[in-house]
Amino acid sequence: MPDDKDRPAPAQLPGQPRRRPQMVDIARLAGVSVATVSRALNGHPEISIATRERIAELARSLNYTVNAGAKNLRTKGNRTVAVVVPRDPAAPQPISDPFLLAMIGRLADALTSRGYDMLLSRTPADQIAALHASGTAVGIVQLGQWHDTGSLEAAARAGVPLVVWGAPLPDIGYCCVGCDNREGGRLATAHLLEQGRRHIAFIGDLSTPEPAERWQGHVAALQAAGLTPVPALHLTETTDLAHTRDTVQRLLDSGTPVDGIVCCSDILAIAAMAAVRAHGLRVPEDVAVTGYDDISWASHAEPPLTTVRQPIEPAADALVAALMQQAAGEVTASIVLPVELVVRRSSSRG
Amino acid sequence: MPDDKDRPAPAQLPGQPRRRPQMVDIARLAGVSVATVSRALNGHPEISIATRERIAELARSLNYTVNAGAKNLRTKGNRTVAVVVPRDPAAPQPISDPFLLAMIGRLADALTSRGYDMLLSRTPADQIAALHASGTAVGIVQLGQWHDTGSLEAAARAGVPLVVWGAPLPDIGYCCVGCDNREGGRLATAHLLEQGRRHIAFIGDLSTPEPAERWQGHVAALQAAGLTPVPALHLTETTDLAHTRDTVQRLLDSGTPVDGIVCCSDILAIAAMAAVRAHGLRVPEDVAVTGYDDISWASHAEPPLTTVRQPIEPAADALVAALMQQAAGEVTASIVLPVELVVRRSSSRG
DNA sequence: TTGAAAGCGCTAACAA
DNA sequence: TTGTTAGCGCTTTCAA
Repeated sequence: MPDDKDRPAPAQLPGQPRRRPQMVDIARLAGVSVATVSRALNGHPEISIATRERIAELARSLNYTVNAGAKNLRTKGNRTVAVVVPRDPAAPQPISDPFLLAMIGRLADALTSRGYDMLLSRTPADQIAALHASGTAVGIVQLGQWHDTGSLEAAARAGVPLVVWGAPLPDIGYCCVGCDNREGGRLATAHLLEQGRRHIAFIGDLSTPEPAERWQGHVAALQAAGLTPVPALHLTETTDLAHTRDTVQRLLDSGTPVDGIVCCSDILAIAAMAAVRAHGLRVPEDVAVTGYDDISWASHAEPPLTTVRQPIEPAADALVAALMQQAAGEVTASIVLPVELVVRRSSSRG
Repeated sequence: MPDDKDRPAPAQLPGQPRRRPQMVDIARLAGVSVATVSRALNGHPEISIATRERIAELARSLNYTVNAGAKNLRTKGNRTVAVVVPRDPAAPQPISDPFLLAMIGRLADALTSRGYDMLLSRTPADQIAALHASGTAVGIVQLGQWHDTGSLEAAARAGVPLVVWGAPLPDIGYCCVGCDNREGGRLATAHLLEQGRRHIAFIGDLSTPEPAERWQGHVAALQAAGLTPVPALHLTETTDLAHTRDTVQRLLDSGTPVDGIVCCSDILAIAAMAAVRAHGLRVPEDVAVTGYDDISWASHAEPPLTTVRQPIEPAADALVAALMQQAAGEVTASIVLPVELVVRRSSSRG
């Protein structure tokens, strides 16, 4: 006797929650077979209205819900998508980027409205394939490419439905949905140049792809104005808000002329503005600042922040749509969404 | 296209993903039974090192991962927790509250580190029991009580492991983890009174429990100072940032004296400060403002925001710990975490 | 219209 | 140390 089904069940031992009802219980009570219950609950047309309603009522009164795991096993179905924000086990950091968090919220809605469950996972990139191989998720949305494009390529090649939020790099072997970073960097810098700024700093870590592309746009805009980037004006130390603030402080202290700062996120911009003020300078009169993302409070900052808006809701929809296509067996091309410069007071003397 | 049909299928027809390997495949290749594979993969001690490694290697090379659904079905195991932010189907709103989003990020970490998957769900409160009944999740963390305490009580009574982020209401039939809202409201108001403010507005919607408790603390502090709340100074219209801004504007326009504003969230405070400035008044000189939550940018706001900190990481840990206890059959009492007033420039002339 | 029975991919009791 | 076998809760032929 392999399984212990004959063991007398304790009535209601505390700590032994009552067994959840299952189909066989409904069947017994309704005086029909489990097959009939299954058909009734799944709305098969051959079941008579009477029995169908009797069964539905029974299920309701017992708080019965079909076991999703067993159903999936049998039908090979799956209605779960994993949204992955990789966590580096060597340097674990909580998810704190407001843009990413807002994206997570939007993805939850986009997936819910399509009838999917969303698994929020912190699996490192080299293990995402297992989420699919184990049947946990039909597909994966990864937020950010970070430094591990190799694992992403491998997963995609192995047939894992996968869409990545990030810049579509040339010759990349997986589907990306991202914004036009080069244009974003160009727009911000060109705008500051139009405002008469000539000593423009850039804050962003070029070791990740998106800031690197924005930097290219930044340089292009400078060159179009006959300028070249000044190494001292490129700040890559952006681990956290306090750190960024220090870095900007040091730049201002160094005496290097600065009259504008292009930041790769709105939170970096907030830290930069705080540093500028701490230095006794005014935003935008002395130093103009631009952010990136247009997160919700950017327009309520003081001064309201000029920023490059990444359209978060269309992005979330595009990510989910592409993933659904892949799950249906189609091959999807990467998508580049347009960005938009939102001019507010942090950058314009007017 | 006459020949199309008979052409031999390409190795990797798009739309026909190759069948995922399963245990029987490994067994066949290794020349052993599936039981042996199962034991090897699960680290049973009785399997010889040699076969165990051979099997592990085989599994790796085939990208095989044990099917989680089948395993759960057999073992009655489940390593998924649902985190629910209810969505009102009548008035669907995306998750945009930064505090809630930050909490979601922290919960993801807390659950991951305990070896659980996190399902982020927007199920309405009256359906959360199904997440458990269907075996989708071992338990539920709901963020916010909103207006549906009845459904929560029903779920808890039905034996669903459930922990709610929110104020433990008296005689409530489920486990809450929340902060001391009454004390939070009291601290903020008492602080403004100490600063010499006498006309203190309060922004918060009393139809939800947490702001209601903060209001009690607010009133208590006023009374301790010999004051009584002025109805005109209580603003409940807090649907979004722009709306809040308008409401505060109208209050200032009305001529009602105001020299302090206690807000039930940091984003409300940001909107309030913007309104004050738009009215030509200064923060904190003319109007002192306090927020609630201490989200990450509160200290970088201009002026930096005085706020009541809710300890988000301990809260996430407490939510998860309580849920684990319940899943283990224990009964858990509600937990009230202490709050802390963080004084910054938005409230103090100094 | 309904029931009997097989089997989804896996684990574990029992036997060898 | 390994294989045989039953069965987790469900859906779906096939037969009645």
